Amino acid sequence: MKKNNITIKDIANKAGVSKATVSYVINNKPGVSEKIRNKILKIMKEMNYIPNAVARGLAGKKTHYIGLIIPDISDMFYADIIKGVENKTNSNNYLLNLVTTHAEKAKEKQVIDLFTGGIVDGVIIMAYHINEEYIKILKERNVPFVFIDYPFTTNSVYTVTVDNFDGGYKATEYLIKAGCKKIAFLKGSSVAWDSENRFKGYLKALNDYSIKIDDSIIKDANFRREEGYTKTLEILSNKDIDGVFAANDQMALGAMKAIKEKNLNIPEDISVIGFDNIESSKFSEPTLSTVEQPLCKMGEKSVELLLELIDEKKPKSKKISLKTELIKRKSTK
Amino acid sequence: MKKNNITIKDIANKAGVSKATVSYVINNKPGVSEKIRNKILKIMKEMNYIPNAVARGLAGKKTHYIGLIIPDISDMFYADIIKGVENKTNSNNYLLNLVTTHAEKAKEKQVIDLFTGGIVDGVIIMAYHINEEYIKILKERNVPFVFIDYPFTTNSVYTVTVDNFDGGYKATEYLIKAGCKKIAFLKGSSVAWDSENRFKGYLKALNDYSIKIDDSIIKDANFRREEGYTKTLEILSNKDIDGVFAANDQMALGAMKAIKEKNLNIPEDISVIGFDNIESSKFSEPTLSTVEQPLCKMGEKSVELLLELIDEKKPKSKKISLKTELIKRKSTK
DNA sequence: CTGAAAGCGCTTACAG
DNA sequence: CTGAAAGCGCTTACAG
Repeated sequence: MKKNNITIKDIANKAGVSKATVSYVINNKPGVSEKIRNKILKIMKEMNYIPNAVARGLAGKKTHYIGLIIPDISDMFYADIIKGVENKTNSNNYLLNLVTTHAEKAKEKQVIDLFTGGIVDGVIIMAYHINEEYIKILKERNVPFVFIDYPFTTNSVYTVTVDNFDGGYKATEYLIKAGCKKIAFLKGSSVAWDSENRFKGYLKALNDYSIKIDDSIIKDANFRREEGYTKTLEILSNKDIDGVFAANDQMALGAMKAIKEKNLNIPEDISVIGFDNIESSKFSEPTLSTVEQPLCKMGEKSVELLLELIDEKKPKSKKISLKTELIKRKSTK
Repeated sequence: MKKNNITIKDIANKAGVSKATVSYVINNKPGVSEKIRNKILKIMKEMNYIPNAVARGLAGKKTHYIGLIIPDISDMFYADIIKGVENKTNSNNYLLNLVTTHAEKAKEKQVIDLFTGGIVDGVIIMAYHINEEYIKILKERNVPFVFIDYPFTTNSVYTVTVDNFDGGYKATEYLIKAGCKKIAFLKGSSVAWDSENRFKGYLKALNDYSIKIDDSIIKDANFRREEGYTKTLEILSNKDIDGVFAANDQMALGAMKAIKEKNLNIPEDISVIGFDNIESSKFSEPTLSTVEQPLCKMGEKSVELLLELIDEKKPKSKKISLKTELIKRKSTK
């Protein structure tokens, strides 16, 4: 592609000044008389001049780009995070570089390498296959980065997460206060840290309210609606329960299906609460009570954190943990 | 931000060759012996060297970035388009620059200026305030661009659109074939070109099947659910109808509410069909028949078109029009 | 208040 | 097969 666009040199020539002076005007720097400044501004406008952002990036060491690495975009979960990132990025005059990995290991590394190669001023990473060893390499690259919702147990990395423990606690406590005494728990999977933290919140709440933990009503349903359904059927055929807390909405929806099939009423006989606040939770019959994650805010906070890093301010803390919000609908008393 | 990253010079020094030779290796160009190539490759790996993409962009005239300008991201409508764009961008080894405008005029121009300033190799634009005059300026900037879903009547611009006329025709024909003879039409708004084209499809279908057009059952409901509801109530109190075609799903949902309130059955008494296939259309009672737009594909096609432009191949046509798909559910016979 | 010059990290003819 | 050099379009000390 041949480009023979107008450059700073053309503007300088036309204005009868040096490139430096034009540059000062572009960047709003002092040291240029009003008269010349206005003249240059006028010429830039007349010639429809747009400074070459790539050249500015090279010369100025700043590209004003922020990279975002995220698994997917069509999932509303990620879409909300992206939205938050995009909001804050834009309002701070940065531009967003978005790339999806579909949680593939090779892709994750590839784009992280790319983004730490000088093309962005900082990177926000939501990835699943980045280990401590790789983190070390990243740090040598001198491009600041922030992780979203990643459970680094070490304190090696800046990260923004959701307080899943607290969310699990709140949901369980809400059920208890509504009168539930035998609350089943549907796990995502034992390796899913978010589900596990919600589970820990559940255990703590039961403990605090002196409710005995019954392992036979705690099942792993792998975050899937189908398994939420079958596992709930299993529980119902053996046990009396009056509440179900599912670690995500999909499983909760499956649980509701099972409960209705057994001709039990929601919430009169059994209360159900989920996690995530997905779109379908608003349309289910009955509508599903759930715990909403602050996704958009998570995106925003990660940009704020990253910007501090880029500006070389020392953030107060390496970890920002955001609270969830309880959404009360018709599936709970 | 100080960066003292490893550069091509460091690699060249370490390998005892010139920068050019390293560059040839990076870019997989011929003219380097296997032995030296391997040596350089090894050193690059050892030093965790990542070529600076900004410098490559400046020197090589190609940034391998594609800019996408879109109103919003949290709306699934746009999210699906973005997804399509992202897919194709990635599979062609380009990177996505995403920026949202919220359909604000100033913002649209601002980001278009930015993207045509050398930072991307091409731009995909979904905007609402760009006129022919501005298009002229864009063209001078030598950065190829493609519009999505924009109704340029002139042939001045490359664009990918949905065949709304055909979609409107298909929906109407489907109702007619299901036995409907008096089909109300709910418009988006008279200035919305997509709604207008669907409306033209509706008119054509009625004509083709010799059904008389009745202006009193054609209403403007501004794409909104609430107005879909009130306008349908209006129609029902004056007229007997046996079908409703709404130019989007929101209005169709409103229409269904009105019909049910009048104690009429869907689809036995009145069939309802919408447009868009939004998430809620799957959960309504009854589920809503609708016309799905090929959003993801639209994103993909726009990238394909843009890539041809970037590679200076002449695309066959300036305009790509994509067909919709009829989704049959329970709101129609 | 203004300009000449070096430099950012690459790529690409060109010469050998 | 390899290297020295110019150049991409800016920014930023530095000198005046």
